[in-house]
Amino acid sequence: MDFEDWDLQAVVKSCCCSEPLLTTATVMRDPFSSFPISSVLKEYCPTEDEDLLTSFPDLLATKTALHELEELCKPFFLKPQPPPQKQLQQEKKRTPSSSSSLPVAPKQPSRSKRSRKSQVKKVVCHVPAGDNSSDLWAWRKYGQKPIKGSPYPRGYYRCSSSKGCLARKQVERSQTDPSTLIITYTAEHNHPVPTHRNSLAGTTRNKFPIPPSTATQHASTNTPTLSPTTPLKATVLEGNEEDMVSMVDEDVLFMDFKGLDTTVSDSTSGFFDGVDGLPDFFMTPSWMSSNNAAAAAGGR
DNA sequence: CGTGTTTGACCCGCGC
DNA sequence: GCGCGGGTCAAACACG
Repeated sequence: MDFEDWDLQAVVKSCCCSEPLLTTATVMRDPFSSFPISSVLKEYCPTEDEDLLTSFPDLLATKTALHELEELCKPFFLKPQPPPQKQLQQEKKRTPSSSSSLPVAPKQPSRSKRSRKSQVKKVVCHVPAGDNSSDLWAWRKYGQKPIKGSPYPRGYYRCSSSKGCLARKQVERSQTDPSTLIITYTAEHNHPVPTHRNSLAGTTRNKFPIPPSTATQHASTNTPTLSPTTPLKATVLEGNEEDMVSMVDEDVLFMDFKGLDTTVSDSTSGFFDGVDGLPDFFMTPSWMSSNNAAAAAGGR
């Protein structure tokens, strides 16, 4: 079924490729039974695949590794219909009654994920900071927090394609390797990949102008630099965390695409730059920024 | 006007 | 029980 492949592609794409313009054929292909990751990489990175693939012969040579990755992803991305269970659970959590013991607050509590904080399945990707990657979804940043022990803040994004979508991702710079970004995907999208963006407004707010050389590249998508979105392809996406939980042994699916960064030298634009608002605080330790320093000091 | 980012405040899980 | 720290909310503001 076609809806089984969207997420892996999204993840793979967001983790290793730039400005991908998927073809319907690619989309409709079964990622686990009929497509080799190498081919996907080629399609996703039409202009870089050569270098990318040649730079990482292991990716091609080590077919078993790819299969392992696929196997790891398989259970995670198999997405049956999302049972209303979780939604009900969340709705329930959002109701005042659920927090009767809590003092009355102006805000309606909606900490739906916390109750299962430790149980939430995640996919962790290591990607090069300069990667011009982009993924299929429109992400909206809803928060940023300085992380204790890390000089770099963590950005929080949620899918903006659909109001009810629970998909989220966290982006932070690796402490050990500042040139690498650690992206953690949480939950899943409960809607098809958007074929277009509702609006371009607010999508170009980038403190770092796009160099002409890359501007054209961005022009190929509707997402200049910020939200990692791409236009896209029509895929059916359905799934839920519960099923993932039941099918995945590990709590975290770890994907490391650091090596792929050798194919990308231009780090002045792209998904991780704009999207994560990164150029600024992700490239510069929070303690070097008065703003972040204050935030770190002021705390949460 | 719609959508995005920024950012301070708030909530809650977890360790002590 | 308490405090810390991570995650989220939402108002304010920016941009096309």
